[in-house]
Amino acid sequence: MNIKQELPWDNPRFRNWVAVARACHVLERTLAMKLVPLDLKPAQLDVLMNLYRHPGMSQHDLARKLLVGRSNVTMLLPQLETRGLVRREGDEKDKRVLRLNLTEEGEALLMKALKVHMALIEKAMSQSTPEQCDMIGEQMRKIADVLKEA
Amino acid sequence: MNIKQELPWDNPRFRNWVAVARACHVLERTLAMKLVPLDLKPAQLDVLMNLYRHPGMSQHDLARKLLVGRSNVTMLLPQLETRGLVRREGDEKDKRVLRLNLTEEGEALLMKALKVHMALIEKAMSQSTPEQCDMIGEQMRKIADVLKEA
DNA sequence: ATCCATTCGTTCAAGCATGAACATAATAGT
DNA sequence: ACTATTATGTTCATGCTTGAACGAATGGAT
Repeated sequence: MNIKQELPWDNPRFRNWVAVARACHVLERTLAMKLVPLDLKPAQLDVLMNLYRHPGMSQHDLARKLLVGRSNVTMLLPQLETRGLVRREGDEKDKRVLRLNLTEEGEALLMKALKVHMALIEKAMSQSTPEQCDMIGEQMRKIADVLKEA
Repeated sequence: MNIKQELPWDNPRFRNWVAVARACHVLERTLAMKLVPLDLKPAQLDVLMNLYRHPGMSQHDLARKLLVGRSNVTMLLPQLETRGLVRREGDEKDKRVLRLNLTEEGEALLMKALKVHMALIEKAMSQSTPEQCDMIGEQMRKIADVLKEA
């Protein structure tokens, strides 16, 4: 009864995925450090980015984009609203939903944060050729798709 | 004053990294779901995996391997110790360090969890050729290295 | 009209992770 | 031998995320 057959550490797919997870983890933590001067957390930056790209989206849509629970968005937004970065106003047609928009301040802070974020990603990905980079992105999108149906 | 010049969403590196982060996020959450029957969280599985590969390691070494703070390990281990999965005994030479080892039960549970983990990674990575998979791992290791010095 | 199911947002308690402050033990410098 | 520095692990307060339970609003079925 060889319970240890096919140990994952000998499996290339396993080892390589571990590398992916570690890289993500490290980059996330590095980003958090670099965002401290702007008093922003990575999760908050994600919110601003999504609101910039999809103005007027609802909290529910935002939660799905961020892959988090709806309650998380509820806890996250008041901080940004109090700081004057986000505006939240009820929809006329459907009184359940709140429409989210960036304020001018929110947009300005986002641009500063994006510079930091971009610089970090540039530094990380500059080691890959454009072809490698695109291939990685393509595979990762496939992975996300395949797992969403699991 | 074109504050919006070079928006990240037009940058392939940015877009592709976002895909990496999303894939990681989705796989992590999927793994958490699949581990529920074993009453294990991904973080706990990481602990068991590391103790299996590096028997007798200290909490400090474990924290570094996991890329988390030492206090996190302190909070994590008692649960596993109480469940009889991990054994923690003081080092004779250096009375500060605690040597960590898997129990038989811990090893048995690890093997079950690894089957789940492997199946998930297989499903995710099976869409890439072995060459693509290795290339991804290689690039990700470079990224982790480069960011550690930041 | 009226019920029923669904959707959106909120509240709350619980579990995790973090960093700072601390206690103890080891080590190096003098 | 004595002090100062470093290393290991713990404690504690804080903040983030989650999931379940809830209230309000909508839409559809009859």
